[in-house]
Amino acid sequence: MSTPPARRRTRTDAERNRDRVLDAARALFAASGHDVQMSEVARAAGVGVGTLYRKFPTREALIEAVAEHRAVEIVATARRLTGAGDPADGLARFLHHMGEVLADDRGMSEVVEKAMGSSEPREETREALLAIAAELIDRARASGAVRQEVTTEDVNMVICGLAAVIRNAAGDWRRYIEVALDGLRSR
Amino acid sequence: MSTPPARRRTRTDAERNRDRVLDAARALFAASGHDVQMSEVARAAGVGVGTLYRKFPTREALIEAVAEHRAVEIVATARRLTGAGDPADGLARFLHHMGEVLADDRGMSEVVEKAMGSSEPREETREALLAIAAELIDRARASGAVRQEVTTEDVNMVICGLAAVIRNAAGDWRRYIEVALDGLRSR
DNA sequence: CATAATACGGAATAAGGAATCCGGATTCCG
DNA sequence: CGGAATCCGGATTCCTTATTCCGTATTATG
Repeated sequence: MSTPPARRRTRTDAERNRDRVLDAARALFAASGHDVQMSEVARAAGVGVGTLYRKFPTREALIEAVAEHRAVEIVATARRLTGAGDPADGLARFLHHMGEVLADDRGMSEVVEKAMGSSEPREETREALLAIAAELIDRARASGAVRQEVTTEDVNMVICGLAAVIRNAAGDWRRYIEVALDGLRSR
Repeated sequence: MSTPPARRRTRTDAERNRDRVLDAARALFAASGHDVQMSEVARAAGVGVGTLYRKFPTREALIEAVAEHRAVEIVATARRLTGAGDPADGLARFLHHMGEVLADDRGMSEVVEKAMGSSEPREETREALLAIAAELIDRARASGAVRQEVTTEDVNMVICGLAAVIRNAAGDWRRYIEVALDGLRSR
């Protein structure tokens, strides 16, 4: 009989480093998008690349982890919007919130543009985001604030466009949202 | 006194090769966007990379040349739209035409998304595209088909979004256009 | 503390691709 | 035709970056 492995607790410095990496990545991705070098992230985190890779075995994994974080925040806000307040402008508020987030996070705008687009297999959180958005849309439609024939897909396209507009600094994204909402609204 | 250089005519094969490269690039960029390797373009053109690079000294140059071509076509169509027909739906037709083009040319959708966005120094043709679009918008506004306060920038954002929607296969882009137009239209 | 178990840093490696170079064709001109 | 004058092909050079490796340094336990 072999004695059970009896794992040690994960080292505190390891944990600390993981947080540092995540923080650094968040900041860099937000500021410059995802085309940042791993070594740059490591440097910003005050850590060696080796360490970075032990925490996140792949560039993709890091991006994913960071995006996940933001997605959770967005979902939380969205839920708040579905819970309280006039269902008629829940959708409007959601779009504006989305805009605020994306405007401050280039990396996220890249992710959202793709996420709202492709119908690829999405992972949990992103799925949740889509779901909550769908609920907001349903409510808006039910309340008559939005036309009957508006679909979830319609709004997803609007969001995809919003992400692009913001990412390219195409103009005042709040106006974009207004136009889109007017297009969705009942006449 | 030295005799003047007396240039020869450019070789016919050289000219032919240039066309081949351009054609191949057009096809590849349209099908897969701009992340195609130079060697791939060369192969498709039935030419060595060396030749490709003599015609277009840089990847950027090639992309630019190809985009230029399409942009000219679009401008031509746009002019036709400003010339004849109900000024009220010239804008609508323009957007739909844009959609058709972008849907068949991924590379172009990438270019357009950026072009309608950043206010970077644009080169001639792209400038012309913006100008003609602006004219279409002015007419639509003048005819009352579009709200008074709609700006060129508003429409540019819509186009930027359109490009993103198409590039990401986010859904039925025709619906996106309808929503946007409804948002711009007078109530 | 002693020691095993973990984690660290960052040089080295691996790959992918753009751009260059040059010996060998082709084409033009008289 | 007979040389230039031009152009070709594609192996090769250069760079940029992600990812791996391993000798050291740190930390958790008893």
